[in-house]
Amino acid sequence: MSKRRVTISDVAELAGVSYQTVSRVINDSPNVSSETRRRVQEVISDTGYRPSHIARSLVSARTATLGLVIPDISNPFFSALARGADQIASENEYSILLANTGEDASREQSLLNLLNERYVDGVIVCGSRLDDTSLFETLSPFEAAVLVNRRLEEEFVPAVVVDDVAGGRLITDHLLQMGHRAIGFVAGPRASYSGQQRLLGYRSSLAAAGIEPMPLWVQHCLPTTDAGEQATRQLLKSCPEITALFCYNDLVALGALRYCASTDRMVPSDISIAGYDDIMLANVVSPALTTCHVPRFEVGRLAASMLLDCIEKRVENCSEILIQPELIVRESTAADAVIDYR
Amino acid sequence: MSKRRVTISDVAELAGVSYQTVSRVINDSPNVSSETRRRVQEVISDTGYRPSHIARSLVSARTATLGLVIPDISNPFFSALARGADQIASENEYSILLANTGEDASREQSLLNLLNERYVDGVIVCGSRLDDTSLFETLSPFEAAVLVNRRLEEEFVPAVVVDDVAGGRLITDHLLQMGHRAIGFVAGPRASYSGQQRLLGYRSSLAAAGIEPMPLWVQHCLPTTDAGEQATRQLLKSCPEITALFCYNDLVALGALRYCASTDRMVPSDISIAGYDDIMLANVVSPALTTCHVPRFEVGRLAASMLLDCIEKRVENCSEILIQPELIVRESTAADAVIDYR
DNA sequence: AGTATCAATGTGAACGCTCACATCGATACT
DNA sequence: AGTATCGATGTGAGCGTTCACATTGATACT
Repeated sequence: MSKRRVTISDVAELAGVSYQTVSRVINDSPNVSSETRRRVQEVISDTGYRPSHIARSLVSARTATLGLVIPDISNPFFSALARGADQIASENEYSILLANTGEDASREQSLLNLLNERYVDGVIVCGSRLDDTSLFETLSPFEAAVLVNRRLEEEFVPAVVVDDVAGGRLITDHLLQMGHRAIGFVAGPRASYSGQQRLLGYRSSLAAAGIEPMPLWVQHCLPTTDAGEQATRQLLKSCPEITALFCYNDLVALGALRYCASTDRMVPSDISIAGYDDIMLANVVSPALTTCHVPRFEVGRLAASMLLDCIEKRVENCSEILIQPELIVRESTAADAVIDYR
Repeated sequence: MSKRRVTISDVAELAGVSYQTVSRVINDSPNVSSETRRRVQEVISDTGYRPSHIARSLVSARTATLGLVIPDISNPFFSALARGADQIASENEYSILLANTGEDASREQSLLNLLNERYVDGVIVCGSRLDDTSLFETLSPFEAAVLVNRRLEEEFVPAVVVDDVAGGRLITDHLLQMGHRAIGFVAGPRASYSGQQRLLGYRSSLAAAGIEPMPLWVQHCLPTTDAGEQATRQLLKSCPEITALFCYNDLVALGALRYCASTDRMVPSDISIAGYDDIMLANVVSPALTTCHVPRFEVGRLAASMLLDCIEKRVENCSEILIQPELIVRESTAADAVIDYR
């Protein structure tokens, strides 16, 4: 479409000043006579000149860009998070470079390296599937980084973390309270830190109730509806004693719901199902899903502001924010149908 | 975290060669002795050197970056589209810079200008809310651009467009066939091209059925569930004769469903409701939504490949792709409850 | 009147690369 | 033996900015 780009020198020449003066006008520094400023601005708007972000980045060593690394933008959890992050970013005149890992650890690593080559000023890494060592190493060349739903044990990296141990307990306690004893866990990706935390919460609640959880009750899968459906099938085939299912997230829970529908199990009367995240779908599906509400938009906002704080050194204490999820009881675990064994 | 970045000259010095040779190794050009190559590569991995994308862009005038301009990434329609675009982009070693307009035309314009300053190699603009002239002008400085669900009448810009006139007819014809005569349209944003097209389809179907649509039957709103709920309230208050509702998209339809539930109207027996897009939610809500299926993931993929074709001049005929949506009939417009007037 | 001060402007270098071209030694050809 | 050819490497310039500093002319102070 376009021919050649207008550069700062072109503008300078047309306005009859040095390029430095033009630069001053652009960055509206003081010490430019109003007459000159007017003239330069006129030339700028006449020519449609736009300063090159690239050249500017090269000298300033700042790109005003944040990397956002997530498993999958089409997952409602992450798209809401992305929206929150983008909001804070653009309020601060930063842009966001998107990186979908597709749940693949090596891809995550190479995307991070790419973001590094692109000199992003910082990265937000959500639900990293890398092991601690690789993650820390891959992160170390960055100016700044914030993790979401992931913690590094050895080294410290600022993070926004949902308290998934608490969340796992919330759900499991609720199911126990409803009278269930054999509770399965459709656990999501094995490498998911959140998943591991929820598993901890699940186990701790069961232990507190004096129940020894069978290893077979835990079934890992990708965090999608289809995978959830498959995993539920396997789980219920191998453990027919199960009367309640705690699902990694709402998408997986939807898969569980589907499987139950396809096998004429009634939810919640034959089996109770709980999800996690409280995406819009959870409140709309039938039966409505009991779930753990996670303020994902807010998580995105927090992660981005934290990152900006680190980058602009506004604050020293880039620490860790722990977010408490909230139990939302809906139809999929309703009381009426359950026999109270206690 | 990091200290100083390693540059190409650092590597050159350590390897005892000129920076040009290092450059050759990086871009694996031929004519480098294997011994030198080995030595340089060793220094590279020792120092953790990464070439600066920025510097490279400055000289090559290519950023390997695409801009993606969308109203709202948290809308499932656009997040799926983004995923599709990202997939194609990263297969071709491009990255995606995200730009959420929040349905605001002036913001859209400034985001496009920003992307221009950032020298993206091309932009995908989805559901632009700018008027034809502004849009064309704002787009003209770009190397390449692809529109999604938007067409420019005067000038030609490559585009991927869902045939929303056909879609609008599909839905409206279906509702007519179900016996409805007073069909409201919850029309989405006034500036939405898709909305206008669906409106055309709606009108044309009504006209073909010999029905003069009341202007009051059309109610605009933002494409969200909350806005859809409000708009439905207004619409049904002012036009109590309405027995069926065609909604701009599934989110709006969900709002309509909510409003009906809150006023004890039964769907579909009291009123039928149809959505658009066929997001996952549509098939899961109760009653399940009749809707128009749009392959949004595929739309994203197509838009990105088209854009890459333009950028890399692989093909001259960057034209327009028209995608046919598909009617999906579900419970929300079920037949049983409707009196057949014909 | 002489100089200190300051606003307005200009100049050279640098940011980290790639491009076009130059150089060099070695092999191969007549 | 003299030169054409070619692979391997080096050199200078430039991409479009900003930074640090230099220069200029005018105003204000003693």
